[in-house]
Amino acid sequence: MTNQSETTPRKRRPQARPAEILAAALELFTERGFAATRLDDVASRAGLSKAAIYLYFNDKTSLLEAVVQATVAPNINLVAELTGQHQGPVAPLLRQLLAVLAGRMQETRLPDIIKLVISESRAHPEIGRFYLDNVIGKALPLFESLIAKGIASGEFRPVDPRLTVKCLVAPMLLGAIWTSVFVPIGAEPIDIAALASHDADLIIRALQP
Amino acid sequence: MTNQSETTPRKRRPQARPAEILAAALELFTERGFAATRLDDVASRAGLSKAAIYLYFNDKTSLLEAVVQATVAPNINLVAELTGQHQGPVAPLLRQLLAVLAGRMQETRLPDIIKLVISESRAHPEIGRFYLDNVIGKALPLFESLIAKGIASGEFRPVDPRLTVKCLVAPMLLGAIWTSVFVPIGAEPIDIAALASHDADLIIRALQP
DNA sequence: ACTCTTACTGACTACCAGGTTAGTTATTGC
DNA sequence: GCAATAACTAACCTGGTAGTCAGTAAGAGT
Repeated sequence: MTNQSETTPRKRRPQARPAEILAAALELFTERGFAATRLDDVASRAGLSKAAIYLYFNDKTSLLEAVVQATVAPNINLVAELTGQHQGPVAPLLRQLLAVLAGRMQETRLPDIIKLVISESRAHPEIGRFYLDNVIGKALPLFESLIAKGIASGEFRPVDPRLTVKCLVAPMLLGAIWTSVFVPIGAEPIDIAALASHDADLIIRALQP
Repeated sequence: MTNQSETTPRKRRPQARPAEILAAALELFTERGFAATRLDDVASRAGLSKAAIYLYFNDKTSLLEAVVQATVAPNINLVAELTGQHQGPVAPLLRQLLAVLAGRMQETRLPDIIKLVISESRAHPEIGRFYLDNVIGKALPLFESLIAKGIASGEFRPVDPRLTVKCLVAPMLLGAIWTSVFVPIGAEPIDIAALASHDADLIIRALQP
């Protein structure tokens, strides 16, 4: 891209530009969808011209990739961190993980990003693959190992961890899609935190030996 | 393809035309997405010219609406029919309903249609609303009433039917999205029938008094 | 045979948005 | 002050596609 070497104290205007563009793109992509968003609109919302966007991003697709990465990245290690040094019974941790996830769903644009990934991954497989590798591919095995641990310790009865994890996280996906797709066209909002709590209750009870 | 005029006289075509166009559109929309599908491609796959499509459909959006309706319609009354004259314990019916749903997910294009609805409902709210009114708005209350019936009869412990139903059906949504979004970019397929069965096991066990 | 209607098409237009380029302004080093 | 350069823009080019329309060939009616 542009060659701003390490030793450049002379910056007229901030390197905040890329972040500003990303913020504008995030808003518009989630509001109108990727295809329906014009780069001119992103530019004007970010306070510069379309051509300037091309100083920071290669093309429209790169911009989408950057938006997804920037939004998803902070959440990637969330599960891993909370899981990290945990010991003792698994059930409370599962509850906590779902609660945190639900919080993110309600406080951030995560539902819209998930919708964006679903919508665009056919036309832009790199985005789908990024999400698959970095979110799904990390979160699901972690949940699986927790369930397996619970089974090993006798806390849970023996079940297929793979299928169980999908049943456990599916309501969060449903919440995301409900929020990003159906609420904007008139459906009543879901209390995702309540859903997460209820979900955890059900699954943990179902796993009792 | 080119020589159909011999085997199929011009006179007989018109009745079959709309269905042929819909079939072609269904394939292409689900393969490439709505925006990326050119009407010329739909036309050539259906064996006629783009202009002919406009004899049967008002515009591209109408075509999408018709595709969604035609695919979803056969499934709409599915739940209602099976539920209709049922009596006795609710649990087996829940199992059966999920099994049938899973079957549809694996045998039909339903996952792709769901993805299409999710993707396009921002740009075409009528489609989202159609799905909301005719599928979600009918299926969820029916499931809810079943859960409520189970609670009333003492078969289930008292829970919030609304939240419970969402936890019950969410894995089917997950299966649909997995199949339509992530399998095409390299993820391993899910056995949705097994997921449905496991899901039913978990929830029913969790609802035991 | 000779119209009339139906079913359809080729060629065209209008338009839109992604991407490029040549040029302008602001800032910094010297 | 003066070049060099970074930050930015207006205007253009381009490809592509939804939608239109005048025209044509195949049966139907008489």
